[in-house]
Amino acid sequence: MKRCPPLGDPAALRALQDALYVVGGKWKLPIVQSICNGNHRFRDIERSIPGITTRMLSKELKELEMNGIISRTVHADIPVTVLYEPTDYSKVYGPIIMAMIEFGLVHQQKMKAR
Amino acid sequence: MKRCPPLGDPAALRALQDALYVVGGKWKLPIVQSICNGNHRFRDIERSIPGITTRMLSKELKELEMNGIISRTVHADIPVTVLYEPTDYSKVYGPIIMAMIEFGLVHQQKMKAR
DNA sequence: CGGAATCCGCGCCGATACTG
DNA sequence: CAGTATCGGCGCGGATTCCG
Repeated sequence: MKRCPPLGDPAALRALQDALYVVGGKWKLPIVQSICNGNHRFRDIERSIPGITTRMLSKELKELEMNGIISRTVHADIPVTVLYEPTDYSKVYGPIIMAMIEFGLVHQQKMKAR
Repeated sequence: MKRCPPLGDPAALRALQDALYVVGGKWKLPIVQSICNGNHRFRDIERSIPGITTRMLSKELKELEMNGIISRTVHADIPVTVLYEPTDYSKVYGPIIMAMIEFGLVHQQKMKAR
């Protein structure tokens, strides 16, 4: 039998599923990317992600905030402005992002070669 | 502004989404785990994953095979036996799995601490 | 500007039955 | 044993409208 990923531990599997939940879905990554790229306002983020609706953006931002990935601060100007920013915590995100990009690129090559 | 994940490149984002697709969903990881843990027959895998249906298992196995993560070999015995095994390629999977487990564990702690 | 509310279609996925 | 076929619910998410 070939070498295989270290998924023996049930706790590891749960951690994995959790990570998948936090990072998964259609819009989470594009949103994080957008914010990290300098878009901090709702409208800016919205316009930077083709196809997303306000409903989805609102919902996903809420989840990302609850998971501590981004922060939301309201400035009581008129009209109100709201700033979304990556938290320090979002850094622990880095390795997984890198690993997934790595995997994705390798996988694209692998698939193209057939 | 805080440090943030390196998601600037659109190609990187696409790779990321691809990876998410290959690894994502409710059953993919449990299935890979089961196979890596020594279950190689359809029934064995099925019984090792509480709640999964034959329909889902069949569908997911097909996708995993198409993506080169596992191999399927038919032995023309009576009755027919089919062996599912992790491929060498599934190794490139390793880092992402580790990174996600790491993230998941950290995240669990982070969430618990509130 | 920054959302919330509502409506609704489509596809994921579960349950069940059947086949080689 | 190793699946396929069919039906159906229900929830994800898109489109649109409205609000402070």
